This record gives sequence, structure tokens and C-alpha cells, in this order.
Amino acid sequence: MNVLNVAEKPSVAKSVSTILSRNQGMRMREGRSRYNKIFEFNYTIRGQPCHMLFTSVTGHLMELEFDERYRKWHACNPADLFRAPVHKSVPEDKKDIKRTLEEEARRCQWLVLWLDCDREGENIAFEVIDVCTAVNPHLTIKRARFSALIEREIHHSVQNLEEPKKCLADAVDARQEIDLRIGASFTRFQTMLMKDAFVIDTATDGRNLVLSYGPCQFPTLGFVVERYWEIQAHEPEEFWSINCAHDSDGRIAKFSWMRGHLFDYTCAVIIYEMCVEEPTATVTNVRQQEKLKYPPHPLNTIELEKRASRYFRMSSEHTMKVAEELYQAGFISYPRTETDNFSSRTDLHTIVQEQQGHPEWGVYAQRLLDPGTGLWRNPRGGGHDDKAHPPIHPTKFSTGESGWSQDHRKLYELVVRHFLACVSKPAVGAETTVEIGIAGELFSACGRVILEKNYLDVYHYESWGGSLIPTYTIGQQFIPSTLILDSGVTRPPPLLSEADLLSCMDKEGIGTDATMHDHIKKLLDRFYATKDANTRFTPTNLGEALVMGYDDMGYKLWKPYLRAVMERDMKFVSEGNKSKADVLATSLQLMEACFLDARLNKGKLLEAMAIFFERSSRSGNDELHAMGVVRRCGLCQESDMVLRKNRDGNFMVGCLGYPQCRNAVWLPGSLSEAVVTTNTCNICTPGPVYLIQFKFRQLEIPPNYSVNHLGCIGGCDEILSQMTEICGRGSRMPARPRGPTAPPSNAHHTNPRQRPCVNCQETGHSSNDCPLRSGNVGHRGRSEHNGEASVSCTSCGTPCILRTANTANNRGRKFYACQSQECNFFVWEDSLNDGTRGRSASRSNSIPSSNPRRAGGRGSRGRGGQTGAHAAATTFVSATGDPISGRRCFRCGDPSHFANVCPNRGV
DNA sequence: GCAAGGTC
Repeated sequence: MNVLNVAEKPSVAKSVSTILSRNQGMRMREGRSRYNKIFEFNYTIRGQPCHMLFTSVTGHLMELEFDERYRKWHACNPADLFRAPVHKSVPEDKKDIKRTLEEEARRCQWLVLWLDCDREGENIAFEVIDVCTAVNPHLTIKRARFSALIEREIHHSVQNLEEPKKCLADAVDARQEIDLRIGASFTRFQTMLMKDAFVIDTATDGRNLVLSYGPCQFPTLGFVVERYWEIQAHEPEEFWSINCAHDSDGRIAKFSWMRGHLFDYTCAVIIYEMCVEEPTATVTNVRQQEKLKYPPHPLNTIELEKRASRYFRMSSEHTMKVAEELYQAGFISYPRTETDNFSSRTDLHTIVQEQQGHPEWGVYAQRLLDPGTGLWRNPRGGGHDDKAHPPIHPTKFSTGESGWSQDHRKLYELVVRHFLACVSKPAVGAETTVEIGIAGELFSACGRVILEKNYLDVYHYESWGGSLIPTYTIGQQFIPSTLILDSGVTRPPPLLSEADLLSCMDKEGIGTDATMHDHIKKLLDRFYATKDANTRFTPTNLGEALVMGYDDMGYKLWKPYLRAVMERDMKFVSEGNKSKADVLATSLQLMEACFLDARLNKGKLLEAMAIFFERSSRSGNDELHAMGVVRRCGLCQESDMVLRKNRDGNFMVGCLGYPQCRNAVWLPGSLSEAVVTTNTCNICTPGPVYLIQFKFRQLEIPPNYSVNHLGCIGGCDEILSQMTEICGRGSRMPARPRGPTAPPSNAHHTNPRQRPCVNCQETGHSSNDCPLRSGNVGHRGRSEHNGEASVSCTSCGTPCILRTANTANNRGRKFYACQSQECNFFVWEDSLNDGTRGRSASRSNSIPSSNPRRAGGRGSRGRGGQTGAHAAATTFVSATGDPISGRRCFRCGDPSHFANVCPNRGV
């Protein structure tokens, strides 16, 4: 009986053939494809002598594609792609593999499928079945299931052949079809929409610019943009902490304040004063513990990519290319594996033995194998297993080959050192923690001595810092060498590194271990993001605009949820709990509706793009209309006036040239809807002035007015004027909402038109140009600036910042607060209208604060007593409402500075 | 010109 065996890749065909033939009587011959050889040998399956023919494919044999008439971009509407017929076929570059399969299948009675034992493998199995049964319908089809390429497993597998599982393959079919339809429709839609509308000055190296959309690449971009927005939205905030050091026996202990830090300066100063007045430290606790630092888990693909990025700054894509080459040459095991756990049957000692002769780590390998050292430890797994491949490990000894680049050397070294570390004992350290009390405040210091380095000896990519501290006993008292009130500033998180990005993708299930690096590379290839020398990613204007556009539509297409839902559905299909047809129908129906809605709201995408890119002269009236263009701006005569709706629901028509041009028409606050129509006003000049279809909220307008009104903002519209007078205007473009209900991504935009000033929360300028900022207003008292009142502090004369209260009782109420850290002045904005001037205010519970950390910092300290020791220049009030004093340096009495910067600070 | 998933 002739048996045709097919593996997913040539390497597996070779390995399995070698195992089954016991390396005896095996012949190899060429197939039609130069990579996919055919191995022949005899083998007995359950008493039946068989002539085995073993060949392979290279991953998927077929591709899903649209029928011919839907392939040309302009041949159909992108929305049609949700229903256009699709079919699977073998692409040109796989035709030779197909021919080999056909030729061999014709002379076989059995077909045994040795594809990888995962969903994709099962799907490829059915592709092979399709090709083979087309030429030989009488084939008996069997599936070999194996979890590792080791002898016992393979022999067991071939003696216990199973049936292929259709539902596993169906899940992949569903995934392929959804990916194709969503990807192609959105890509064509957004590419064709933007390319004509804007001048996108991206150097494409002669390639056509494609604004692709994909269910993996977009969430990957989303991670990058979200972090970038988080950084942009960060408002630095000063905090204070008390640090103490003690120098004794030639060693220094650095004690940190167990409160961490406080955002309330006054509070921190009071506590600091108390400490300085009674600086004797008493040791309250001394703890000694043995600490272990464990070696990493066995290496899988994602860890290899992350570590190569961290240690060598190699891109994940390059890492995989180099790893593939090392694998092809036989130096490391298969590099695309999820498994981070060695099978108990793996002969780990032999792998270590091979490395004994290496000039750099050979001695360590020898120590590992010597039972006397006690260095060996069986590796601990991380709980992942793809059932197909072992963790990445060295398979051949090398001190470096002539054809290797530096990167080949580094990566091979990482794989070897990582493997040796895995089978080593953890590092052992002795940690001493000392706690002291000064005037009731607690501080702690930690010292560490490394007792045994163990795996750290070979894994020099990791370190474990340690320092010696003096010896302390409970009850011991000492005077600190230094006791300092330090200030710091909160910092935004860093941009995402490549390792961070891989972690995000892994956590959210975006891509597979074999494709994650592709998605990252795609962001760079599509000009959606750039990567700096430290492997950190910044979105480009293009990437940010696309995410912003969809975000403004209210769609989370750039979030990982869509992929998560698809993964969940695929699991249902693969378990047989849902049919492929059901999942396809519901998923595609949902995405089609989403697509049609996105197309209706394309104005949001265009608006977001308009923030970053110049409009192209090619852009037609359709785009202008979609953006809500009402007329040419009569003030700057350069830009268009567009209708906008703010997040709080208010409408305005503003110039796109903002902030250079501030021309704006504020619309009534009672509007619920406004849409620019294609009708033009025949009165207002210069035209065209497009009419707007207004809809007012019934309860907010007088009874004699109609809810619907087709109006003009050009000045001719009496009804609109009356409505504005009666109902008032909507507020000026407010900031995007913040807080837990809105992600930080909504909190800002880089464009000055949209991003609110950090100082005053108003849009139209940056905090540097803020009219309320010190130096920008040169007079005291209240003044008018762009229609806004500005206030100087009546206590110290410093200009105030306009802020919005966020406390339960006063949420949304505006107030001015003195910018000076040393002054507690504030005044409610509305109180200025009735002539009330500012007052020296209490920083009590009624103090508005938009920052929860600040509120927490204040609340964390329950006292605020008087020091009473210093003359008070002004009376201030503590968090609890108690009066405090000390507006001059308590150390030297100088009113020009405070104790934290006193030249005599310290003890 | 489009997706993501295999692979040499």
C-alpha cells in the first residue's frame, strides 16, 4: 500500500521520515518545488506493510480571494465586498507544490496528514485533501496527531491515526473570510477617500500610498496612538517627599519616606518641620530575609523578540529573520513557537553537554553538569504549549560561523545563554529592611547582599543590584546625616517600546507569535508610526488622524475588542458550538452596518485629517460637504467656515484657519441637530453660503417657534438671531471629557484648535501663550482678553489661572486660582460678576480640584497643626481648616525662600 | 493597490 504523507513544512517531513524510517533505507528525491523534497521508506502501520511517500507544503496552500470582477478597486463599491463572491485557490507560487501532491496522490491509496496540530494546521489539512481527492477520489484520509517531534510520540501517532476535524478548519475559514472582507472594504474606502482629499506628503519611495485597515494592524496602531495621547494629556504636577540618609561605618543607608510623596506643599513642609525639630531617628524594625531571583522561563517566540529588542535593540522582524536563518542552518530549534515549557522527555543534559567547549560559557556548562556544584535545576515552564514545537533552544554547537553577522552571533548567544539559565538555580540574596521613626514619621531603607549568583553568572543580560547598609538594632537611635525636603514632578509614561507593544498584542490576542512582528512592521511600512533609536514608537500624523477620525465617530475599530470577539467566535466554531455560517453571517452583518455608518460619517475622518494635512485642490464638493463647509471665511479669506459639534452637544461654525483666524458664529444652545445642506442662501454675499438644517429641542424654545428650521448663518436669518438671543449660545469648544468614562485618548489633541490649554482649559492657544499666564498679563485686577476675564491675585499680585471645579458640590463651576505655589488665593468666577473681589481663601474641602491625586494627597494627611514658632506674614489655612503659619524659611527666617531650598538645609 | 495566516 502506498501512503502519501504531508507535513506543514519541509523540516517536519524530514524529521518525521527520519524517525519512522529509523534512518534506514530512506531515499530522498526532488519534487516539483525545490524546497519540498519527497522522502521514501517502508513502514508497517498496524501490521500492514506500507510504502511511505513523505512530502510537505509550506504553510497554507491556498488563498481566499474575491472573484475576478471585484478585484479592481474601482470596479465596485467597497461596500459590495461584504457580499461579493469569494473563492479559494492555489496561488501561482504554490502551483508546483500542488503538482507534486497531485502526482503522488494518484498512485497512493492512503493520505496521512501531518500538519501542525492547531487550527491553521487543520485548515491546511483540508486544503491538501481538496487538492489530492480532486485527482484521486478513492483516497482513504487519515490525520496524524502529535505534540512533539520525538520518537515515541511519532510512532504512537502513526499507529493511532485519527480523522481530520472539520470544525477546526471551519473556524479558520471564517476568520479568513472576515479578515478579507473587512480589510479590503475599509482599505479601499479610506484610501480612496483620503488620497484625493488631502496632500499627504509621505515619501512612499515610488509606491502607491495605501491607507490600509486590518483587524490586527489597526489595534496595534491603536496601542501606539493611545500611549501617545496619554503622554500628550499628561499635566505635570509637583510633589514633595522627605528623604533621609544615614552615614555610618563607611556605609550609607538611604531611607525613603513611607508616605511616598505628597502633592500638598504646605502639608509636606509642616511634617518636614516637625522632623527637623526632633530629628532623632529610632529604629523600629529590622527584617532580614533570603530572597531568590528566578531565571526566565524557556524561550518562546514572543520572549525571544522582546529580549532581542531590549538587549540588542533588534526589531522583532529582523530578529525573526535572523532566527529563521539560524534555524535553517540547524543551530537553533524551530523559532515560531508558543511553548515555554520543556517536555519531560527532552534530553536537556545532552544540549548542555554540547556547549561545554565554548570559550565563553563552556565552563559554566561544565559546572552545570557537575552534580557537586548543585547548580542544575529542572526548568520551570510559563504555562504555554502549542503542542507542536519545543521552546527555542540550541541544536548545534558553534563558536560563530564565517557567514554570521554580529546579529547572528548575538541571537545564537542569547538562545544558548537563555537555555543554560533556564536549567540553573535562581540567584540568592540576603535582604535587610530597616524601618525608622522620626517625629512620628516612618522611613525605610533596604540593603541587599548577593549570596549566590547562580544563573546570573551566565545570563549577563540581567543584573540584581545590591548595596550594603550599616547594621542596625531595634531601639537604636541616631541623628540622620541628611534630612531633606525634595520636590519632584509627575512624569508621563514613556512611548511604547517594541517589547511593550509585543506585550500589549500578546495580552489582547492581536496576531499570533508568528505574525506579531509583521503587524508592527506594517505600521512602519504604511507610514502610520515611526520607531526611534530606543525602539520606541510614535504615531505619524497619518496614523494619529486615522485613529482620531474613527474615535470621533464613536467606533472602537482601533481597539482590540473586534479581534477579541472574532477570536471568541472562532473558538465556538472550532468546538462545534456555533456553525461557520452563523458566525460569518452575524459578524459580517455587523461589520457591514459599521462600514455603511462609517461611510456616512466620513466627515469625521476628513475633519481629523484636516487637522494634520492640507486639503488637496482635487477635493471635490462632496468632501467639502461631508466636512460641513458652510462658506468661505470672510475674515481671513483663506479658509472655510465649517459646522462643528462639540462633545457637550453645542454647535458652532468656525474657521478652519483657527487659531490664526478666530472667526466664529456661535449657534443657539437649544440646538439638538444641525446638518449643512446643499441649498445656498440667495441673500448673503459673498456666496455660496450653504443653508443649515436646524433642529431645536422642543422644551428649550418658546412655544411659537418651530422645532425644524432651514436657516442661514450669513446674517440674513431673523429666526436664528432671535433663537440665539432667547436661548443663549453654546459654549466655546470645550475640552474632550476626561475621567473614567472617557479614556485619556479623548483628553487632548495635538492640534491647538482642539487641545485645551493646560492653564485655563480653553482652546485656541497653548499654555505657553495662555493670556492668563504670568507675564502674559501685565496688569492687576480684572481685564478683558478675547472676551474672557483675567484676574490677578489680590494677595500677591501674580496672575491667576482659570480652572474648572470638579468637586461634588461645585462641579463645572469656574474659579481663578493664584499660580504661585506660595499663595492660596482663589475666587469663584461667578462671584466676580456681582462685584466681589478675590479673597484669601481657605484650602479647605470646598477647594475645587480636578486632580484626584491632589485630593488624595491632601486627604492623606489628617492634621495640619500650627507650628507657632515663626512669625506669619499671612494667615493660611491647612487641609483641615486650621490656621497655619510659616510663609518664610523656618530654618533661617529668610522670607525670600522656603526651607526646601534653604542653603542650610539638611541636618 | 486591500487582510491575516501559514511557510522557504
